[in-house]
Amino acid sequence: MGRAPCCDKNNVKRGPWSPEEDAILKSYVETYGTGGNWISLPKKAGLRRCGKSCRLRWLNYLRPDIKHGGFTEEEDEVIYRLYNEIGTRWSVIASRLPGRTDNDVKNYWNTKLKKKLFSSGRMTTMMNPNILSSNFVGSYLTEGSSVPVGLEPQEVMANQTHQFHNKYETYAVLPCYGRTLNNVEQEMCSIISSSSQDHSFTSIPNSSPAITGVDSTSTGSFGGSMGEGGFCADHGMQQVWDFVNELLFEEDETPGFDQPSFPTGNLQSFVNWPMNL
DNA sequence: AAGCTCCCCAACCGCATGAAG
DNA sequence: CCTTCATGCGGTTGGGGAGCT
Repeated sequence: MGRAPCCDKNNVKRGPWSPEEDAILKSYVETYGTGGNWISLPKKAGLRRCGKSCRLRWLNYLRPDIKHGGFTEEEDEVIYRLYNEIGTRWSVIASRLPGRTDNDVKNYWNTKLKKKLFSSGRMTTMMNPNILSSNFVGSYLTEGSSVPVGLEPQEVMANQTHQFHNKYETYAVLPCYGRTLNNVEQEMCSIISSSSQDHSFTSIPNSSPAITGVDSTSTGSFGGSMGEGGFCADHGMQQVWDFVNELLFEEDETPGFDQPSFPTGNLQSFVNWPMNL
């Protein structure tokens, strides 16, 4: 059951906008502004349209600063990078591309850029859409773990006790603010394998035998690096946090994004940390 | 030329959020 | 607090143009 419709669908025109309607809306908004109320705007402007439809038409097409036409290579790069970092938050991605709307970026990604990246080999798998809206990148389980294997992100998030143990160490689901597993893994691997950088994390094991990634296309090295014999076992949670923080959050300029700080206290607070987002 | 398929993108839909009363 | 409602957002749809047979 959705909420009630915002207008009487029987009495409003739907479908493509005519040039006359465009002219009326454009003229009205340029003269009077929106008045902060799209719902009442069509009536005032003399349009038989839903306020939502007017808003969309203005924002996506009529606004004077809209950039029409093809995307540049530079814009492609920005979209690709941000998609890997934050997933399908099209409005955030569009905010980094002057003159582009979220609808534009979304359509462009779905119809062209995705294919282009596949054919060029830059993307080889599609990410699990579940991960793109979640606030962490994945979980790591060892044999004998107390957590069931194969939890979906929302299930793990709903389970406040996603902490588990093996004979060496206590592990936690790692929160990463919607970054994708692929993204984190790639960044970690590239930094770790770079001899020019000393991140003090050198003992990356082979793939662990019982890793569950929420993104099934990407499990081994990330889970392994975070698990037994990897970061957690060798360095403790504070150092893991420092590393992740450096990788993921240091230069994040997303509007409204607050640089998180390591939760003080014990491991449990770390485990619980992302849940208040 | 006609019919069909594919692709693009404008527009719609329903849900989440937050402000206002 | 609770309810209502406008706005913003991401997912989805479908009309129509382009290209192919």
